[in-house]
Amino acid sequence: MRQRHCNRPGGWQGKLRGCGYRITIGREAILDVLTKYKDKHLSAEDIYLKVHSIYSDIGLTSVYRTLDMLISMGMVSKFDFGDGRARYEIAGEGQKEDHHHHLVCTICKRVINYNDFIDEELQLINKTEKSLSEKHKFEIRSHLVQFYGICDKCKKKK
Amino acid sequence: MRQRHCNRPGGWQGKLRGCGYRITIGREAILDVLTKYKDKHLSAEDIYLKVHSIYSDIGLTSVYRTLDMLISMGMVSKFDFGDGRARYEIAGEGQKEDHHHHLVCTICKRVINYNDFIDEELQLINKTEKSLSEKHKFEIRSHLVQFYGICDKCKKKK
DNA sequence: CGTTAAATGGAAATGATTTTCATTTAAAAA
DNA sequence: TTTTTAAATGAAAATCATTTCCATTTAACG
Ligand SMILES: [Mn+2]
Ligand SMILES: [Mn+2]
Ligand SMILES: [Zn+2]
Ligand SMILES: [Zn+2]
Repeated sequence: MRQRHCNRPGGWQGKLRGCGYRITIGREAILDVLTKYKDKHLSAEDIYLKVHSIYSDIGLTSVYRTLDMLISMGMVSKFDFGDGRARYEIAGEGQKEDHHHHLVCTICKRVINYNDFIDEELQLINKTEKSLSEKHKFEIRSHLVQFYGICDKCKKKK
Repeated sequence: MRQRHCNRPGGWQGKLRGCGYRITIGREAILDVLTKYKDKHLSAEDIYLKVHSIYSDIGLTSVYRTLDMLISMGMVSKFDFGDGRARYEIAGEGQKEDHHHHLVCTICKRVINYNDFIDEELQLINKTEKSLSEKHKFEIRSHLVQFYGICDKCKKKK
């Protein structure tokens, strides 16, 4: 049985409408996949393949277009982990539970989400944001924090 | 008169030799450019053009190869500011004076270096690094902190 | 100098992302 | 419901930063 999204205003449909975008099967399917794999880091092609298996009319071009749209609305975040393809992740609403940063293996490109010290980090980030905003007259919208190194498995291989 | 690099062991020449690499005119010229423009964020082609104007035998391929080599040695850092091309910056030795993070305009892609709160940031980063290293058996080598937003000029244009 | 593996440049290949354009479709109007 | 219309779409082609290939050159060492 197919899981349906709620239709409350404020759901994803309301958000799209509010920005003047139309509701389409492709867009719903892409959001479904992003939600289902919310702690993974899917590439555009990953998303295309997963959507394609349940809705074979989707095109890769539309995946890219939809992702750009969702990013511009702040509903999706785009990352570069150094393997030559962008990665996408749905941006959780409640910035408490979902917000996390990344640990990236520079060899195998594996990515770990982490939450440790997130309160302290966010506190410092807020302080920095405020100060930098004023000093450089810069309107800060988001931040990126990533650690790079060598993961357990890759270390053992050497 | 041409500015010469020092030959003290510990200089860039010693570092390359220590890693089994040869000293070449191209490599010297690339390091010269990276040093001269140390607070800019040059693309591979930017570097190629600047080197080419003083040493026209250089090829773009060698610029890419040399940058990869320098990155693997930790002498250069590579960044993605979202404009479709990688940016390179020489990595200062003394992590006090030179270490900085970035403020990136998502519209015009302008990048500002900042140092504010760097001590506090580094302190928290060290703490996080230590904890994450243990928890995930991950050997952390470096970190990335960037703020994204809209710069002064782009804000005025709207 | 002569030897040799590393380094190089140019051309071609690669591959993720973007553009183009003819067709389809969501949604508002009638 | 039917009509209307601009937004959305897919397929193919284009783009373009980066990588690969390979024949030639060169740094380093004796
Ligand atoms: Mn994540
Ligand atoms: Mn910088
Ligand atoms: Zn790894
Ligand atoms: Zn700007």
